[in-house]
Amino acid sequence: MRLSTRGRYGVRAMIDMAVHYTQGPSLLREIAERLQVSSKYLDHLITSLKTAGLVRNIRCAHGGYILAKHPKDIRLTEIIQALEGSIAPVDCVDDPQICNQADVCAAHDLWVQMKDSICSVLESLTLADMAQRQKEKGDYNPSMCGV
Amino acid sequence: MRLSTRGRYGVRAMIDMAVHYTQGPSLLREIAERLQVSSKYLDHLITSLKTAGLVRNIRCAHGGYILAKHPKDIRLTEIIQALEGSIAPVDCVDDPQICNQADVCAAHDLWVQMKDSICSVLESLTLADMAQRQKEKGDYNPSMCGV
DNA sequence: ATGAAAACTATTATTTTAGTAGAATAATAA
DNA sequence: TTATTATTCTACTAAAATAATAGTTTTCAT
Repeated sequence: MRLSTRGRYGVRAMIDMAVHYTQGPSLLREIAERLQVSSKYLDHLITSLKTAGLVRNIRCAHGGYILAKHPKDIRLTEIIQALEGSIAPVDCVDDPQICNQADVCAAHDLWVQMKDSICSVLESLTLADMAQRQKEKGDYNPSMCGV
Repeated sequence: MRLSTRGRYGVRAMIDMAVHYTQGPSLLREIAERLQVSSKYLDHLITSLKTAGLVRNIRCAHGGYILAKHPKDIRLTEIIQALEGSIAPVDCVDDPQICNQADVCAAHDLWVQMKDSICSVLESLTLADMAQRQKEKGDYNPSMCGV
């Protein structure tokens, strides 16, 4: 049940963009620098976020990335979904037809419960909440973050 | 956030043993057969379950495996933990010291919330609950299960 | 026009996952 | 006691996913 670096870096990047939302777009390079992450790798992740309509870009000299919507209108569910594909721990949750025993399988119910519990957390939080939390916590220095 | 086959097969095996609890030990081969899973692979998983003290074995002709405790005394948390190592989506949840910014990181709080929500589901369920669910659902034919 | 940035495409090393194979060991029952 | 049948242990491996890197192409504000 681990989140891959896609999910981790991606969420951190989105929080970073939410924190800097009022200051206009950030260069990919700047975001990667603040996160202490390879900008070439973040390039891939931000493409997924763009495809999902969560970030906008300005593609030219002095361009960069900015959230496509106000932080309060972006829920964590959308972010994780864009990056990891699905929140379900097992495929049969999203698509019960792949297993013709799903309706008589006790384990299936458990997988559904697990997904629902995670979803309810992610659905209850917006990027605005995350940005505020981050600001309350004060001087976060991401360049010293090891994860 | 996918559960690997370790978690999936292992939980299904434990439910299977809970359903057959009153009938005494089952052969590894029988469990694997009912789950439609490689018995050689299940061998590895059941070793983890044994190490965690969740199953007992009888090692001889007509031996087999049986739950080490009554199904009502085994929570799903223990099973997933034995099989997957940890329930935390990110390492810094279980061990905040690996990241010296964990206490000022908004993402960290999110990872904690995610873990807690899954844990509360798994902690609220016992194998007895799962076995009963399975019995209520009726004639489950695991040999037709594709997941 | 041009320069700085995003965007795209391809490749790769590493790690994890999911399994297989076979020999060693244990305990019961004949 | 010995044969039988099962678990247990150790080693190996193929395939997939992960986590990047590299280089080229496209875009557009200035």
